[in-house]
Amino acid sequence: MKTEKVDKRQAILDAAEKLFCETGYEGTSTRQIAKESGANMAMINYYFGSKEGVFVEIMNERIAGFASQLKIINEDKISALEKLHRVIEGYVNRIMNNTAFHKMMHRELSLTQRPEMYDKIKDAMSHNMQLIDRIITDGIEDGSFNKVDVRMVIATIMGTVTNIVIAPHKVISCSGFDLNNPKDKKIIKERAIAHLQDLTTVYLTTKR
Amino acid sequence: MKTEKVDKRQAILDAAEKLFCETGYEGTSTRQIAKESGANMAMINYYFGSKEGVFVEIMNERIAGFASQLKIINEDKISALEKLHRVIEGYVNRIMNNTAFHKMMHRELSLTQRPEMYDKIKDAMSHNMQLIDRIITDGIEDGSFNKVDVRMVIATIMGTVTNIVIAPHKVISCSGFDLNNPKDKKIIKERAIAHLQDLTTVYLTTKR
DNA sequence: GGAAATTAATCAATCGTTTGATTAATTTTG
DNA sequence: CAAAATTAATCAAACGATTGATTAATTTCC
Repeated sequence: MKTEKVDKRQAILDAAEKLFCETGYEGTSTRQIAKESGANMAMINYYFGSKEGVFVEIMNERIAGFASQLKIINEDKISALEKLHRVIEGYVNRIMNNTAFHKMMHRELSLTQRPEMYDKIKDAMSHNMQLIDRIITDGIEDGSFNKVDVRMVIATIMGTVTNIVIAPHKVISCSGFDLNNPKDKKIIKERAIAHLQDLTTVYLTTKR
Repeated sequence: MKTEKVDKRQAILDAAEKLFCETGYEGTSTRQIAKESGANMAMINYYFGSKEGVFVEIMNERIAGFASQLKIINEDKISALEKLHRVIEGYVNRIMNNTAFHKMMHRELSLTQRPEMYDKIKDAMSHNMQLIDRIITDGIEDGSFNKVDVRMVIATIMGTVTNIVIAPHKVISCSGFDLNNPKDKKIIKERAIAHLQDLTTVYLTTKR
């Protein structure tokens, strides 16, 4: 019985994240969150002050988790191309293992409202961006990469992944495919990685 | 005074589109729409039946406009690469001249809810998708293009543009850029077109 | 005069939040 | 150690405000 102690605080966060992902911030009511988490409505304000407080807390946790993940790659003593390939692999895996959250992030990013959240997401993303920028720029400077529009290449890499996550029907012609199905997701992930690695290799290293 | 006849119906559509783009569907109230359009609240239900009816009508109008725009390209007697380049130019221009709407579309697309809207948007997109698919596939079959993952290439083209629109700060190295500024937008548009055309040329036609 | 357009007023439902009270757990005190 | 005091967690109920929608009356226009 003592071991069965349920952490209501965490239950609220979990339920809220799930609901925010499914129905959006505005589309989710505090009553839904309470019901889904099994907590009383008042607990939401008791722990987080407000509905927005819950949202902010979710974002903070996720972003903190993201930040610590890719840092190591850039320190390895490998070629720029190899670094880029590893980043692509890590990026695709991370995004596609958290598709619902990634969708929510982009949804909030596309809203003019809630500037606090906008800035938070922006900062988190620009971190990944700078990492990729550094790798490509280094590759150009040491002569192993062609001179390209670096920022546009980054938009291509990130945009491709986001596009697959948000509009999977574009990639998957065959019906019955489901990104929630682990088996199907694995296939898509590998296709995405293979495509982006092939694309960047050809585009960045082909002599012309 | 007679000449000053204001079309309330259209005023409602305009106001609603503006507000939906800015604050999302759930985040926009019918009272806001009424106030912004200068119409009485009841007029919304009088003309469109419901709030969702307004949304559906906006989507239908836009989608109809989109559908008639790119059809001609595929009929020209030009090379596959040239066709693709024209499609890219048209696609970038169209999206970036309607950034707010495009954001809203993606926002709604990323919601599990409102399946009616999801299908509508999906259908509208799949038209563009099939057009590009046809061009690339033809190019592969006549030997002018390499064998590639066609759907992934499409995801790359569309995803790149969406990424630029939704997260402009990511693409622009020099801060202070603003997609609402026509001068800046023109520059970004040209960069995007140049990048995507260059990228596809190299990736699809480089012998290897 | 009659159909279409427009209005103010109102509806029940739901929103996020707050309240006062109660229980459970912890700390303080004698 | 145990009684008292304090804090933390939880609850049902209700708050005022806002939601999308509807009514019925009025105005506009042909």
